[in-house]
Amino acid sequence: MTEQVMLGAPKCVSALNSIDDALYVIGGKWKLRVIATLREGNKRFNEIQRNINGISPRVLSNELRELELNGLVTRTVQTQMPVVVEYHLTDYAESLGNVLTSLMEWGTMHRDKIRKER
Amino acid sequence: MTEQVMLGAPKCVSALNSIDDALYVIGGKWKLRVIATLREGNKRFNEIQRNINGISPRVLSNELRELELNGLVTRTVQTQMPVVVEYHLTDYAESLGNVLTSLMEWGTMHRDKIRKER
DNA sequence: GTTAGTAGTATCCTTTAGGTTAGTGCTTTT
DNA sequence: AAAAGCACTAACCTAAAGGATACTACTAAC
Repeated sequence: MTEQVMLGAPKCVSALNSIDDALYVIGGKWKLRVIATLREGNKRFNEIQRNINGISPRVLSNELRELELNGLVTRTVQTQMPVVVEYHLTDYAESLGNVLTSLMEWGTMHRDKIRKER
Repeated sequence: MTEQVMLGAPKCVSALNSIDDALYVIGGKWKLRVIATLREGNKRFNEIQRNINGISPRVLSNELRELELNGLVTRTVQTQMPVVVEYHLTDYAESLGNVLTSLMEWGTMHRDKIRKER
């Protein structure tokens, strides 16, 4: 039995569920954009919004909350005056490296393939 | 410069687009289930529907069409009577191996992490 | 003291993915 | 001759994701 995903095997249901979980965490329209901006450095709420073209504060707020719940982002508040809220990528976010790399490679390859076909 | 996805780099936009493309192809509620059943062997429309619990013919039809457009599935028609329509995974579908493996590994790991945290 | 910025929340609206049900034109089985 | 299976499509509906806009409570700058 290799390292391959056994999509045809009897126990593949848990594999599919794991994939669904992963897709849920990084899926959605803005999750990866948020992660991408935070890779440039820690940022504050409005700073992120300005960096990502087209995202509304409501949606950004939701995205950040979910990323935080999944341990990919932390939110720190300095309670001096003025209050400064800052968002950071966690070390844990680095663990997405392989996933993002393989998605990017496949996506690039696939786009090329589709383009060439017509 | 490593093989890493440069989510913070200036040229990261194309990386993000590639990832979006990949997510679009395998995203959606049923795509991977369809691929999974077809891994068991070639199947006919109603056979696939019976194998995947809860999918309606309309949705299955859409999923199959998109998978076909992306070259992951082929549809063959034997025009003898009765007409037999069969769906197959293509060799190209194998190219998703890395993507699915890394998604599965990360998803499994992440689920564990989240479970342990409470 | 007015204007602008920060970090959001509240309310409402639109779009899209997906679900439900029925039906079509065909053939095979009983 | 009737019932059931095949491979779908059509028409309609619902729920969830996401978008638009306004507003709050606070501070800082001009």
